[in-house]
Amino acid sequence: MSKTRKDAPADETAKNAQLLIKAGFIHKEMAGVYAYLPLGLKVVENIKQIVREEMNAIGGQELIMTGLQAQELWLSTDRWDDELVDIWFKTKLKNGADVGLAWSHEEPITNMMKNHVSSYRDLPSYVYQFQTKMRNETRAKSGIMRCREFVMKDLYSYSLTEKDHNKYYQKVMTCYHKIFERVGLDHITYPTFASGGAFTQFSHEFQTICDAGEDIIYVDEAKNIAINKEVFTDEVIAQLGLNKTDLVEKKAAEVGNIFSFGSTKSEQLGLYFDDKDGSQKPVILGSYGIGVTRLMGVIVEAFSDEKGIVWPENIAPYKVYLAALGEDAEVTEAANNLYDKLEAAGISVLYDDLEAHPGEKLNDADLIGLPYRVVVSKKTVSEGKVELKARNSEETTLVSADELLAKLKV
RNA sequence: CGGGGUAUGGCGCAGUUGGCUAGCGCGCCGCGUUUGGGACGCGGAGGCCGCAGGUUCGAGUCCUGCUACCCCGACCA
Repeated sequence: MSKTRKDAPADETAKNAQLLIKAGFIHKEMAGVYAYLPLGLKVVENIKQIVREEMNAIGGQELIMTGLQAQELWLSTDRWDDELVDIWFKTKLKNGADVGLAWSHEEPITNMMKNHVSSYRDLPSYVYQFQTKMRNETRAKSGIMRCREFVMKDLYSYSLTEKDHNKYYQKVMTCYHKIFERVGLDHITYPTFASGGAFTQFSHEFQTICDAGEDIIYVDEAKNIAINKEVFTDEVIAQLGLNKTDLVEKKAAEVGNIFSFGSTKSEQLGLYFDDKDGSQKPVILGSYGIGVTRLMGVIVEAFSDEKGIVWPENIAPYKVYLAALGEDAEVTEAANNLYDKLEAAGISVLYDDLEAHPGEKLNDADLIGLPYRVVVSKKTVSEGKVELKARNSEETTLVSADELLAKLKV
C-alpha cells in the first residue's frame, strides 16, 4: 500500500488535495496537474465504470479520440485563435505544422463522424469517451477540482431531428441523475439552468453544493432545480415558473453539463446526411460532459471529517481496511487467514500488514476512509472473533469470521 | 492577467543587527525494547538554503532580475 503522511503539504489549502495527498491517492506534479497513485486510480476507475455503465444504458458507444489535434479543424469553426479560446496549449510538429493539445473534442469527433454518417439510416449515433483534457487555465485551484490536465467523460449525440434530439437530451438528464445517485451525491446535486448558445436559451449544468465550488446557484429545493447566477434574472425566474422567495443562494461545483448545438457545428464542419426524400440535412448535435476527476474532488469535499476521507461504498478503492495489531504470530496468522477468506469471497481488501503501531494503523484507516475497518488483535483472537467498524459510524462490533463475510457480502 | 503572500534534506518548520561545520520535528536505514489511537533508547544517511546576477573580508540572511507555488479577483468542465 502507498504511504500516508502526517503533515499536509504546505502548498495545498483545498481540503480535497490535502486529504488525497496525505492519504496517498494523488501526487502533485505542478499546479493543476496531478498524478493518480494506485489508490487514486482505483477511485477514478470506479467512477468511470459507473459512468460507463450508465452511458451504455442509453446507447452510448465508447471510443477514444486523440490528444493531439490538427489546427485546420479548429480554424474552420473559428475556435483556434487565442483571442477566442484562451486555454489552448499549442505546439508544432517537426515540419512546422501547428497542432493543439485537446481541450475539447467537439470538432474532431464531429469531423470524424463524416466518415460514418451519410444516410438517415446511420442516425442516431451516440458516442462517448473518457479523455484527458488539457486546458491552459490562468489559474488552477482547489486541488483536483480545477486542473490544467484532467479526465472528462464527454458524450456526443448525433440526431436526425430536433425532436429526436430533445428526447435524447431528456434521457441524458435522467441518466445523469442516476450517475450522481450512484456516486452518492444526488441529494446535493441540482440540475441547473445556465447560459445556452446560439440554439437554445439555456444549457443544463449539474451543480453539487460544495464550498470549494466556483459557481453561485439559486436552488429551489422542493422542485429540485437551480438557476446559475449567470442567468439569474427576474425574467428567467418567471419564465421557469419559479418563485424568488423559494430560491436559496448556494456555492456549488459544476460536475456535469449538457448542451445543445443544433446544427451549427455540423454545418461548419460539413456533417450532413441524406434524408428519405433525398434532401441533404445537417445533423443535430448535443454534447454532454462529466468531469470525472473533478467529481472525485467534490466527493472528497462532501464526504470527509476531521480524521480523513469517508468514501461512499460505490467508489471506494477497496471495501475493507484490514489491520493486524501487534506482531504476535497468532494474530498475524489469523489476519492472513481472514484476508484470504475475504479475497476468496470477492470482497476487496486493503491489508495493512506492515510493522506499525496500532495508533498508526487505526489513524490510517480513518484517513484513507474505506467503508469498513476490520481489526484483528490479541483481544479479538482470544475471543475467536474480529472487530468490525464502519467508517461512518463510531460503533465497533465483535463478530465471527463467518458473520463478517455474511455482513460484507451484501 | 491585476492584487497579496511564500520558497531552507522526502514532508512540516526554525535560522537574531550579515559571522564559525545550516538546525529541529516527522519520515528513512541499522540494532534492541515496545504493540488497541501516530512508542522509546542508541547509532546512521540525507541540503548548490528556488534560479541568475550583484554588494561585502564574509550572504540562507542585504540588493536587482527571473521562476515556481498558494490565496483573493477576473475567467473557465
